[in-house]
Amino acid sequence: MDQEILKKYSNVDECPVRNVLDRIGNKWTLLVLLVLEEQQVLRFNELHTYISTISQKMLSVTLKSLEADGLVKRTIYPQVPPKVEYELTARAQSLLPLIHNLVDWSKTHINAIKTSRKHYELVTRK
Amino acid sequence: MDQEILKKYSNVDECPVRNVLDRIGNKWTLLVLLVLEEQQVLRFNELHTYISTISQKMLSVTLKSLEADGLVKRTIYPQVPPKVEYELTARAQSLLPLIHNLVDWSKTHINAIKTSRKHYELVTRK
DNA sequence: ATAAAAACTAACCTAAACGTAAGTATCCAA
DNA sequence: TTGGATACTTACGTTTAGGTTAGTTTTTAT
Repeated sequence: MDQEILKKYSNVDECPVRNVLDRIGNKWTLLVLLVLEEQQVLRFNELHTYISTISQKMLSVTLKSLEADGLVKRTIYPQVPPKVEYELTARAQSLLPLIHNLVDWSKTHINAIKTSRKHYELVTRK
Repeated sequence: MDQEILKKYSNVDECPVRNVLDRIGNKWTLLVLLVLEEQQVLRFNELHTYISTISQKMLSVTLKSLEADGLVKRTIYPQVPPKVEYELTARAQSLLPLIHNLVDWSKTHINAIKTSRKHYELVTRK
C-alpha cells in the first residue's frame, strides 16, 4: 500500500469498500437485507411489521438507498390502494454470504469483545 | 428469524453484528486495521504519516476503540519523549480475512453500483 | 531560560444521521 | 361525506460523528 493508494483511499468517495460500508454500516440496512433474504418478497408495511422499531421514514430512506445501489428491486403495482413489493437482486445475493461471515464472526467474538470493553473501562478509570 | 429474535436484533446494543459494524463501519477504523496489518508495528506519529488526512483526535479515538475491543495492542515505553507502539491482536487477525472479502467484493462491484446510482438519480429526477 | 520531541487531550463547532408527528395522494365502500 | 387502505413525504428537533485549533506533559539538549 503505497502513499498514492493511501491518499486515494483516505478519500471516502474514491474508496470502493467505504462506498459499500457506508451503506451496510448504517443503522437499518443489514436488518432489511437479512429480512428480505428470508422472506424473499415483502411489501412496505410487511417489512415494517417485521422490523417494528424502524420508523416509516427510515425504512423509506433505507429502501431507497438499497434500490439506488441495485441491491433491492422495487415493483409497483398500479392499484388503489397502492401495492409495492421489494426483493433482493442478484447483486445483493452475492453480498449476503460475506455478511453472514461477519454475523458469524460477531457472534463468535462478541462475548470476548464485551469483556475486553469492560476491562478497558476499568483500567482507564474515569 | 422469529419476532423475538427480530425485536432483539433491532436493538443495536444487543445485536452482535451491529456491535462489530458500528466500529468497522466508521470513517477510519478499516484503514487503520489495514495499515497495521501491512506494517505490523507502528507508533502514533508513524500511523499519522501513513494516513495523513486523519486528524490526531480521530486517530486517537479510533485507536482507543480498537484497543478497547481487543483488536489492537498498545505498548507504552517509559521514555521521554514518550514512545507508544500499536499492533494488531490475534482477534484482529481473525477478522481481517472477512474484511478482505468485503474489499474484494467492493472492488468487483463498485463500478456497477456507481452506474446504478447514476441511473437511479436520472429516473427519480429532481 | 527556552525549546524540542512525542503522544496525546480539551474545548469548541458543523454537518449528517436519526427520530417524531403530521400530512399527502388515490380510489372505493359505507 | 367520511373514513379506510397503502405507501409514502415533509417539516421539524435532537443526537452523534467528525473536524479544527490550541494546549498539556515530561525531560533533555542548547
